[in-house]
Amino acid sequence: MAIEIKELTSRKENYSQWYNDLVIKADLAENSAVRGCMVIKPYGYAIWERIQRQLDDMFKATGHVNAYFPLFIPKSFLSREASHVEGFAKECAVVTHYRLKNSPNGQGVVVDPEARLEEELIVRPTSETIIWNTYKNWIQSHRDLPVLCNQWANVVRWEMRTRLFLRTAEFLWQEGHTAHATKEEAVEEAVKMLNVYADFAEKYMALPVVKGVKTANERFAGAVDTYCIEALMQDGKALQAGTSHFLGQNFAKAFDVQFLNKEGQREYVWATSWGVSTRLMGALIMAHSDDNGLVLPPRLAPFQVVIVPIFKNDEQLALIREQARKIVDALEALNIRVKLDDSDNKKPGWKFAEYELKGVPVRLALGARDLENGTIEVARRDTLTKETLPVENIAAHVQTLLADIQENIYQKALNFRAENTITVDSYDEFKEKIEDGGFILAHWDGTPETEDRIKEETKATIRCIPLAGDTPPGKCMLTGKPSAQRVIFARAY
RNA sequence: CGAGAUAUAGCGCAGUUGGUAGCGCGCCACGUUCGGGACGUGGAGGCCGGGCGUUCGAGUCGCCCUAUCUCGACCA
Repeated sequence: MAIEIKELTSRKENYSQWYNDLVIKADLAENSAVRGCMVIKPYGYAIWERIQRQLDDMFKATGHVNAYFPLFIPKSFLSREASHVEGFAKECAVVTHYRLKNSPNGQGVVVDPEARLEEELIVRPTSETIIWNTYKNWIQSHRDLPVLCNQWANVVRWEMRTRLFLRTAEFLWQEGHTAHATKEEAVEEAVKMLNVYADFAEKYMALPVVKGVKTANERFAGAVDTYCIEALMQDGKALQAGTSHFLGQNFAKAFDVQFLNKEGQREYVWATSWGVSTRLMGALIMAHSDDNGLVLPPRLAPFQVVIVPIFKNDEQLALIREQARKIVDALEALNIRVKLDDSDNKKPGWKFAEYELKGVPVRLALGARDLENGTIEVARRDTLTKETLPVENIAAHVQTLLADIQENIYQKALNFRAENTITVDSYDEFKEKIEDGGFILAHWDGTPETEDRIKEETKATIRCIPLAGDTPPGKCMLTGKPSAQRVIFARAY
């Protein structure tokens, strides 16, 4: 009996279906009864918790603190910043009433028309407005600055089309909101947090990303500059994995947040905001998985090692369990997260397939044969290879193996991106190559009109203007006008 | 919100000219198994998405809802 994921295959035209099935079968999440929302299952949430914990440490190491702001935002707040309302108004969930009553026809309940709110409340699509309304009370002097807050929260955006983890109506995220005395400091903060995200993506998620700036078209509603990290998925589509915005004084002006500087003059505060969401889970799944299921980088795997005993009867199991527990202790002494699955209601072969589907990096199999020979079978998820090794010092071996797997997964993704990144100079070539997916480096004249036309004709968008690398000027592939540097085009999620 | 498709057991599906519902997986019990998703025997599980209509009779035909999926527009 083959694993069902395998039967679907990862052919590009089936990629969406394959991804969805993978998420569901690996026990990460499922569609909920509520439109566009998902249920994150315990195993999926355990991965999210690891992402959360690591990011939270990184935020704190850069001087940030956590806070919490309301779920509901008065409608009027959203209209204060003009481009912000433009960007979000169309996709907001709105609370209009505060009470239900028994239905007049005796069937269930209806909204009580008399309980209409004087001012509607918006379920936050992002918290800039409610936070800046609060910051107004917190900030009077340059001595109150900077304010460096982060919030872990859920937000709601009433998207037309949804997909597990990548675009759900409700999602979990963190949003950092900072206030600064100077423009330079705020820009520095936005770039600093972009680097935190990039570090996290590469070191923990084993996901290579390109750091860049968004074009005006793709910019966050209300931002002066939007920095982003862009990753390439295995089907050749790009995924925006995180954003960091330099907001200028837009929100300070909209909410009248001023401070008295050292010279005794009143000035508007400079702002940033930055966020990553459960979409990172989608990136993790799409970047590394194969037809056997998930491939989790060891640093984010809820358990890094699973031990599967192989036994014929209770006596054998007792002996194997004794040995297995010693190995568990040795691994835990090295801070390795390990699960011993000694349940007797599933066969070994079933467990092998199950933990592969769940992406557990290392599997140790221990049977009567091993007890006799003093050996253990070690299998790695990333290469699907296995070898039989002496059981002594197995913990130390696993430790280096985990580091090796982490590195290997990253290199594999990096190689994939390198193979799927090309440089193109003519628009004809661009139109041809964009069909193959991947990143395309091309010159662009810097105008929204050109960007729109390319998007319309090819469905490709400018993912970002890369911050690093050789950036010689050239000529726009479409209009031939001057271009300061190549930008990254791709079709995106 | 546009275009297409789907809705039958927990999941995946079949169901012929309309005649009162089936298969695989899973689940429960017992036995044999256990180094790559074991097998046998027995069993439980259904308002065939909802409503209206045609008909002696509707899972099947017609109309109207609703939900979901795929592709667009929108987006972390």
